[in-house]
Amino acid sequence: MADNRSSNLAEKVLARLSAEIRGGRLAPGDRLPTEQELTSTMGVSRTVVREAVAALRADGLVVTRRGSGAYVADNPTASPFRIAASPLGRLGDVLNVMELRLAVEVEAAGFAAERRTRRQVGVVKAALRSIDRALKSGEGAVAEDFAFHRAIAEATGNAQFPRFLAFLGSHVIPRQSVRLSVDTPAERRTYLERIQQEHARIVAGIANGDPVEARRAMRDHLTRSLERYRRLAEGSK
Amino acid sequence: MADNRSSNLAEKVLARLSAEIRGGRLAPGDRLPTEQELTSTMGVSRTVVREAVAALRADGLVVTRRGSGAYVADNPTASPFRIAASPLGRLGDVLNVMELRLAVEVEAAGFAAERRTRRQVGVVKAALRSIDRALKSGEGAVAEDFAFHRAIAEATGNAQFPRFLAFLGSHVIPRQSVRLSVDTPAERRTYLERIQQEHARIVAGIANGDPVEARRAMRDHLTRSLERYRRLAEGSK
DNA sequence: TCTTCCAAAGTTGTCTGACAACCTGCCGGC
DNA sequence: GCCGGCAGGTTGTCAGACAACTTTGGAAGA
Repeated sequence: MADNRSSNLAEKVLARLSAEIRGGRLAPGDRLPTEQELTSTMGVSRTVVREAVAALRADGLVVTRRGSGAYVADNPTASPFRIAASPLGRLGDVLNVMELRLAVEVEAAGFAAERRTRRQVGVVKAALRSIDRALKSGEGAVAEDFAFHRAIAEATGNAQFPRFLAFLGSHVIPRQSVRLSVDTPAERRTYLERIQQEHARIVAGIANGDPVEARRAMRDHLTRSLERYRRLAEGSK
Repeated sequence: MADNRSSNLAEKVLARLSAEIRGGRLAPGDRLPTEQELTSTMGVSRTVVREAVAALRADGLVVTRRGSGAYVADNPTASPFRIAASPLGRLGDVLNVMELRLAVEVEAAGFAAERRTRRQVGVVKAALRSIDRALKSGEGAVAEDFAFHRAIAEATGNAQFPRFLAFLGSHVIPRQSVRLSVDTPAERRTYLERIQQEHARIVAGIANGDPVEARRAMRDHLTRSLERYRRLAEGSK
């Protein structure tokens, strides 16, 4: 079940306070609600509130003064986006990150179809051929696959897409190799050929300037990938 | 050294553990001492230990597993995702971030339509009514609007969505107030009513369990928002 | 009236004890 | 040998208490 997001109460409080600070409702120098107010309004114990505040302090978003209160730091600057990913984390965490990746890539395919230049389409197609070459020589083509997706993200003309994709990749990609190793060679070949068909459909949508089709193809592709991973998660449990 | 007048016991424990991890004495995957061991060896209460571990978790250095223990993360030096924080950044940068937000929110609406619980739908609807109330009393409803979008992200059941949205919000939200101030009251009223219609369509899609419609409604909503912002960018150039 | 001081209330920091939720490994029955 | 359940260990959460410190208001004195 992917619904187990209630694993940590402190994280909820943390997310809420963090959002209020980053959203600007709590300005630098403002005082946070007291621990007692937070316990009553959020319905949690003081222990939970204190852990959330400790995390905020570790992130540099707030400073606390004993006897006075907790205050928003002067510079709640671009405190970064992190993903608590680890080999010991739950498989559900990986699935959650993969869903985020799906969201970004689907829309990236759409933007790419709307704005692609001739040169960018060439890069995407070259990446597709590069995967083909790797497969024919019996390689895993993990790096080539990643390059293909990055080429699409770059074809959006929005640098944030490839940047974010690269960030997510560092948390998701290492797992993919696991799956390949458990299949038989025959299964693996069928699987990889199907992947290439899905890739080709994405490329066609982008090259034809059809954002709806490009998005649909990318969504299908990544949804299947998610499903495969989800089944693996169930199987290895 | 570091043991100078740090008025905070938790910070001492944090510094010690952090040094052991970064120094390599605790390798990735290793299990930390249990909370009870730490309380006795460091001579502090469990409260202090837990706050220190919460800070380590916020830093991404450790992950905890209930019933098992706390473990050093696989990649303690994983570089987080940052968005080039140019305080007076160009409007184009904001547009790029808004497109990333669009991607995440469109898919979030889809997942929310697929997985929403009755309670979550209630929260989303309540957020919509909250915007209504704010508008009728002549407020800007910026905070309520953000809460509405966050409620949808939470209805996905995937905690990464609200987390990422909160992160992006810090880079986009502050600008929105600019636009409202340049419209005449009449224009503003028309605009806000239209926004609410778009919101209602999104809610309907989610409540009906129709992910395609939910995504389309959210995409229309955010695309229009992007277009408005883009026109503003051109006009003020 | 103005200043100074102090007491009380409020707030964070820390300790203690308890129970719930969950994981792990052992042990006995089969 | 295999399997299931049970007991112990571990983190997550709650509740109450006291210590350390800040803030604020008013009383006392000039």
